Amino acid sequence: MPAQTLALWLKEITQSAITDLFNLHNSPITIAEPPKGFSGDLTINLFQLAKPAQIPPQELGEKLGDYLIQQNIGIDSFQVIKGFLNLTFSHEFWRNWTHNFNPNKEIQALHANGNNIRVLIEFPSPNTNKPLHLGHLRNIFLGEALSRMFELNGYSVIRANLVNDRGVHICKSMYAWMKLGNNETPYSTNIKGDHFVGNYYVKFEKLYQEEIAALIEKGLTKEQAAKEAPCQLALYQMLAKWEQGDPEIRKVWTTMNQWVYEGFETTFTRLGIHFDKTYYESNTYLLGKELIQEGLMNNVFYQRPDNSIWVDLQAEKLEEKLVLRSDGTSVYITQDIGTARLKYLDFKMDRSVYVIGNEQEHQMKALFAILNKMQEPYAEGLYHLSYGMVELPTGKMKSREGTVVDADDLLDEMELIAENKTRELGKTEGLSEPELNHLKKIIGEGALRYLILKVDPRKGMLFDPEESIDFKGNTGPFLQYTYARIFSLLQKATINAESNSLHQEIIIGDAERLLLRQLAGFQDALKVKTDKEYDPGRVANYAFELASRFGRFYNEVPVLKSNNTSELNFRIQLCQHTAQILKICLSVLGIEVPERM
RNA sequence: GGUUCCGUAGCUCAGCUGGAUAGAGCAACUGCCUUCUAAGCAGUAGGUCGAUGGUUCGAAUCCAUCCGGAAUCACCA
Repeated sequence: MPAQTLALWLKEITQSAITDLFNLHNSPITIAEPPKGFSGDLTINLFQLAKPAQIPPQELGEKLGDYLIQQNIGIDSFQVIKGFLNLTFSHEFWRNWTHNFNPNKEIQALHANGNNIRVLIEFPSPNTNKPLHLGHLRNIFLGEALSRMFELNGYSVIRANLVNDRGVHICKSMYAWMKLGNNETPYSTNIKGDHFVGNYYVKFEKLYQEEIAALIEKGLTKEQAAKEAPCQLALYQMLAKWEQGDPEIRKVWTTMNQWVYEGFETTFTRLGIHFDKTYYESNTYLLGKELIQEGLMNNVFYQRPDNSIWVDLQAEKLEEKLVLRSDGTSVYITQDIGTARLKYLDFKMDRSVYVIGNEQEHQMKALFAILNKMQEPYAEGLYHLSYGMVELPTGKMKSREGTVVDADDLLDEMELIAENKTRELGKTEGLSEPELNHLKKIIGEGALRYLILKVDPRKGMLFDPEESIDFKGNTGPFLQYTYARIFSLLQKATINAESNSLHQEIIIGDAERLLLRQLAGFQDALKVKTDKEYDPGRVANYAFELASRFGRFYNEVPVLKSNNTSELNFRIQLCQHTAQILKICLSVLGIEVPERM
């Protein structure tokens, strides 16, 4: 059998059969696995063929079935039911298939897809005023999984982080620290840098609210108070000083951002992610301004009497949009334009993916439209991977109200739960301290990654911190556990591959067939379909189905008990394939696999 | 108000380029560890796929309208 997926192979054969039988070309052929309760390994939909062939489905199915059997390609028997042709492969076919199946070759085939196309993936692009939270974790997990999917498909991936390191929000932390900090540092207080700075951000908000309350007390309206609060006024002075390059302010800015980066780095390292490049908006906004001038000369933008610069996106069904303020300072999109160009100068990427929450969908559309208008060479490859917000049972996470789930805390908690669970189940015996630490890390993190990645990125998702995360059922740990069981089994197996005898007959049962069909779908599940949504959830679903089917097989078929060498080898190979594929799928999701748990 | 996205079991979610009897997991109930790791397996129960029309051999899936929810529409970041 050629090195392609089973379904594709059958599709080609079916096409030539139809051409032979009915002289029809380019027929719509749908190959699928029959639903539960129906016979056959693969099924061909006859309705869509019946019309062009002008033959009733039943008759067409009989003819096609007969033809396929005569081809001697391993189809044993067929059945025509309700407009479907169900084909069953012979025991020998599956045995040979298993013998020849090689996950490494499948990966090679996948790898040929990308042809070294360069794709730059931007994530998670945090602000430097507060630590990472659950929302960032969704972003990071998605970005990393996507990167790995692309890599598996032979793309050349550039991971880029874009740090929002300037602006009012940063000044808030700075102001609070300068006023209330007493020269404390993360080192003197032993607080992780990003948390340390985040605390001052919260302190600013508190101070601000107090000042507003005081002013309202004095008779100001809420709006007036919000504008005239002393800390608010000071904030804008500080921002102006920053823009002017005031040495003192710049020094505080550099110092505090550095603390944050150290904190971020700790979390990134813990999550095993690295970036090929980190961009800072404080560096890119200047290029953005230049590009606005460039676009103004090329009539991409236009200037209003007050000197502000705009772009008309009405032809793109968007609105007129400001790209540079009347005072000449940049807005958010100015920086984005600069960053986009900079990425291209640095990496000449063919595709550029932005992993950003759906709250910025409109912004992204506008940005892409502008870059198109500017005729940027990479404009066609722009893609916004928009993901839904993570909500708590109490509603949206709000940093000001302290209702965020902190990333570091959550990871700690997951590890703790994993450790307790492991002890409870008595699986710690013989594990050294470092081994246990590693195990709890990969299980805890695996549970969280899987929980988040299995849902469609577009959808908002609910996270209930009270309800401790499941470790059974459709979860990361279940997949890890499946791998560990296979690993353990394979260690006990004495491989008789040397004396591999293909001459002995073997019988392949239902549990094995189900597993085989799922294995055969590997390439399709891992293939990046560029015209579709990028969704690591597909990989998660595939892997879960594989593990489920293995579960049944494992329970029903005593692998090592077989005294028929051919059968034993066949079963061991099934186990090997399953383990290897599980490992690959999980690694795409960023989940490590344990050898025992 | 305009635009976009979402409404599937009590809960969390798959399925959506139209195809057979709409699937998992959790929670509930029943079995299975003298047998390769029970973080497992098998089974029971649970549904007007938000509503109504339309397209057709066939609709959870496509189209229209409505209902419900979310996001967004700043010289904020």
